[in-house]
Amino acid sequence: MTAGRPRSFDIDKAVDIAMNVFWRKGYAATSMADLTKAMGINAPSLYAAFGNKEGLFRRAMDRYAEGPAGFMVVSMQQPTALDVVTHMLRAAAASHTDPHFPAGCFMVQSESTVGDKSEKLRRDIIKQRNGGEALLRKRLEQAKADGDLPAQMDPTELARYAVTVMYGMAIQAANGASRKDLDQIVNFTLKNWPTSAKRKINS
Amino acid sequence: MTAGRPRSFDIDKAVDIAMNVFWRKGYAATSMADLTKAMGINAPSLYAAFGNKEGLFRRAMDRYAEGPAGFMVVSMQQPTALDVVTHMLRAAAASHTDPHFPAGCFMVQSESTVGDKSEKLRRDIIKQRNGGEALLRKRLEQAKADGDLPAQMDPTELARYAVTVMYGMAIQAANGASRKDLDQIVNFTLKNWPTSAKRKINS
DNA sequence: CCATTTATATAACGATCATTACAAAATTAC
DNA sequence: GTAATTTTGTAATGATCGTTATATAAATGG
Repeated sequence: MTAGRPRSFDIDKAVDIAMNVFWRKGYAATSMADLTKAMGINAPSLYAAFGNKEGLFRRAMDRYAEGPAGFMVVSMQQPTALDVVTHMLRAAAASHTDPHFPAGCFMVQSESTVGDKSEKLRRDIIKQRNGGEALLRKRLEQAKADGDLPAQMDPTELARYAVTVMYGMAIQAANGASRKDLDQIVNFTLKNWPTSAKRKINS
Repeated sequence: MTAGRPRSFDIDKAVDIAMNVFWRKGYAATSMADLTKAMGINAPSLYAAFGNKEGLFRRAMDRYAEGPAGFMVVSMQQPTALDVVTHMLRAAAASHTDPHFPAGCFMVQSESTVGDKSEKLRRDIIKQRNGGEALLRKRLEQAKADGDLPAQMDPTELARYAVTVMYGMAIQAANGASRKDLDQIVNFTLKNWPTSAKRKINS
């Protein structure tokens, strides 16, 4: 193995904690002292492991994509277009109100908290969000190629609409909406989903 | 009139400028130096006029409600339930992409930028947002009493859904969506609006 | 057992933070 | 014209910001 004194903390758990703190307070309002205190380590250990504040935040972003936002990738694997959207919105409702995390969506909340000190970070957060919409759009294009979507339906339009509702649900969660409230929004959205290939919408 | 040296700056213009700075940078990332520089005044003048940073932000909130978000009150005065929602979403699309202001919605953006230094301010921002939904809900309840909404439609559900789409549009605008993009979302939403009293949906 | 390597804890760095003393300037009241 | 009042510009307050220099502790390699 490599020589040197072994690291005294679990780096993955540290990132988990940092994600929670950033999520709750926002990027600019989170101080390095907040982070080191919550993570139970000293500043030099943090800088050695993550470079700087922005580096740690980027690790938290990755962690969010794999954890609370992991449903995006899973949803795309559903068999039909409607199943994909249904799974995505239901999973978002659950994730946005998961009691293990702050209410809402880390990506939706974070962008506005960066300020203008790191414009590149802000752009990368937006890039990540738009990546989610692109994922759904491509899946719906696939559905159309499979004959799973009526010819007049535009995958771009559908994806943009569905993601917009998902964004809005994140704000609703931040406003204090419950899982039940969000499920109601999902049901309402699906009830009026404009596809002839409509299935049952009960959970 | 009252004695004393006259104020050398326009207080309404100062609030306008502060709103723009807060909107663009977020609450925590905006420094008093940022504000005084943009407003063209010195710190003591700012504190004499607005109390402190939070006081100035609250003035900016009020300014936003009367200005860029003034369409909310106007929309409620439309004759039918569908007209109300149509007007609201179209006006939101215009406001969220108004080139005179940062992209998106000041209220949607701001809440997450406050941090935890002023929990009361955060709650008041959320209160303001929920106030918009309450406004629409009451208008739709009125519509139902007027026989303008089918009996099976729930005003609470309808209002929550419409406001959720509006929130989502604010995030889309922050992501870089154009007025045209948002109008497409509005058209899509109205096209599937679940009321038998549907009218023409072209702009 | 000693050299090397990496992580640790303590303490400090200059910069910036929100806020305010202080005194000069500019107005009204009488 | 002088007293009272309010705003102004300058400069400073202590606190906190993100980051790092330094020295010690704990591991491996030979």
